[in-house]
Amino acid sequence: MPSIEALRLFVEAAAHGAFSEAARRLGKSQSTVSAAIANLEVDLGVVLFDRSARLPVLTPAGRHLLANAEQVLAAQDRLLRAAAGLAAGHEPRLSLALSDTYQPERLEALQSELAARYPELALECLIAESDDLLALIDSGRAQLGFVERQPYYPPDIEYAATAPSQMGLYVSPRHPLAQNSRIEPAQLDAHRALRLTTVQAGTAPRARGHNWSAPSYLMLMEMAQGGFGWAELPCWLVERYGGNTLQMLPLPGWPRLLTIDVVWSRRRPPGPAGVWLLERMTDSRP
Amino acid sequence: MPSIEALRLFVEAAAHGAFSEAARRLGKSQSTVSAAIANLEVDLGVVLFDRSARLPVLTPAGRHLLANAEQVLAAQDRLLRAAAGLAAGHEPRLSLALSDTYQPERLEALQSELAARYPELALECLIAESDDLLALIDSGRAQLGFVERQPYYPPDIEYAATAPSQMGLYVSPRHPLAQNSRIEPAQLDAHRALRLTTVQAGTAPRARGHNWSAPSYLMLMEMAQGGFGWAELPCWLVERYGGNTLQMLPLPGWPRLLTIDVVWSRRRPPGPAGVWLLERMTDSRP
DNA sequence: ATGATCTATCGCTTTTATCGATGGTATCCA
DNA sequence: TGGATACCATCGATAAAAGCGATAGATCAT
Repeated sequence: MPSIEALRLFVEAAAHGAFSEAARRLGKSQSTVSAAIANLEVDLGVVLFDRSARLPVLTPAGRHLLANAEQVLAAQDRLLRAAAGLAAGHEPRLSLALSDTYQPERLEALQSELAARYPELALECLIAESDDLLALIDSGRAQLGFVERQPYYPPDIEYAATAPSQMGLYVSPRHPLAQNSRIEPAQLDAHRALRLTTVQAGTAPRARGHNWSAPSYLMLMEMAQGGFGWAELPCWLVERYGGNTLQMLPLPGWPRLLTIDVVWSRRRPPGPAGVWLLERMTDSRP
Repeated sequence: MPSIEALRLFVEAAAHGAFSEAARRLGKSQSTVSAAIANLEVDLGVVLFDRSARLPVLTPAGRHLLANAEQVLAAQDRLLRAAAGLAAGHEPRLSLALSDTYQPERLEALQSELAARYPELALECLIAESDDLLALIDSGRAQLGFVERQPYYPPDIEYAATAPSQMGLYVSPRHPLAQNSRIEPAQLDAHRALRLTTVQAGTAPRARGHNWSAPSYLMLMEMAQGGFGWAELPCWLVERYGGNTLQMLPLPGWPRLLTIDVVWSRRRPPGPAGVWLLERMTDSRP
């Protein structure tokens, strides 16, 4: 059962080619290194160094086991760093709940800096809309959420505005509405609407006529591409993934800017990494 | 600096949800486990278990660090297994030198069993022909080689026959020889031959006329596909990678069977894994 | 030859790992 | 409501080992 310290001495000695040098670098006495490596060789049943020369030189077997020892040390370093982060109050994982309305560009720009600042953080992205998303936040399943501004927030949910997202009304070019060069709002009611729904019970979709609905904007967009009706969609989503198969309706007042809120739970506030991300998302908006 | 044993106790306790159970399984006393985990928590600065209930239950931080601890133990297990293998005389790596004449099917069939039998073995495949390959074996760079039978082997090279490989004479369909329904050997001399060459000096290519040559059958095949001459190629290579761009010449006595030898050095004999593979390659031939 | 710089080894001290015993507490069953 | 049975934390005591300094032998450069 080789000890971690013995492995560290082994790696250091192999790296510098001398036991004394390893002892100096690790703040131990030379005899300690000599004895520790001798013990390690007994434990492993393998001669690691050829000591016939003035300086010890790794045997082929030692060279092979050196790679294994370095892996052990690397794993232990990760453990220690993760523990140090947790001890400093860092959350072990940060779960984000994203609405399709949120364009991911700004988040992606921050991810590399987030990874550098919290190297042991596990980042998770969930997709949900409105009520589903708030439920994720409220239950603690996710710590931060990005949604279009809701008409009502539960008392435990805190929110702050972030960069807005542009929304447009889209139909397939084959759709009857696609021909008109100008459309009045009343005309929309004559055609099928494609709306967001949520799996969350309680909030009945305010249906007028028989709308079609889907739980994500991506599915709504595919329905619109199928020509089944008109849908309000994030412009960035259509531009990025819609190809040229959708057409924006020229209604007065459209496309409109939709306020995107970042939301979190007051009872289960996000940890340092979440707060850091939160500040970055709300502070400077382009 | 957490010790390996403490990590093992931690993982075992977390896996079974009880310190006593971990103590029983690892043959330690209950107090040892209790103290070791308490020390570990101090070392890491993180509370791993919530002890308010009857049985200790992992904290979120503990659950996160558990994954790290398991990685450390896994790395240490690999180290110990590798050391045990080396102590048993296993070679740390096995390098094979393969000729293009050798069809890799039989070798591939044995690789999974080899990996199961020697899990810590690093396997390496080199490509070389005739003299180059023998040089790899003789220098110790590779331990086993598979070549067409050579007219002469150096004294330190041992060899044994293995499954033969079928060789054919091929040309591009655009080549003049491709039209004939029967060819006499003398006709070949009238056209350019594509032959193997080696980077090894000393053995001058027995050139008659100005042959073209390349150091691998794969390059020879591509030359033949270009219509630059005729080449003797392994049938399996043409069938597998040649597409339909090559045509076999109908010479009497062709295609012929080429004896494939497995060769190794007498001065640097292969280790147990190499010997095991050697026996499997020579014993039962289909 | 000489000084410098290695490594191996030998006592000695200090640390720590481990054990058994003890006490407190929760769970289950009669 | 007890009693039995688990479980965990804590406390000395002891044995193991980790570490250090000193020393001796070996090698290299000057």
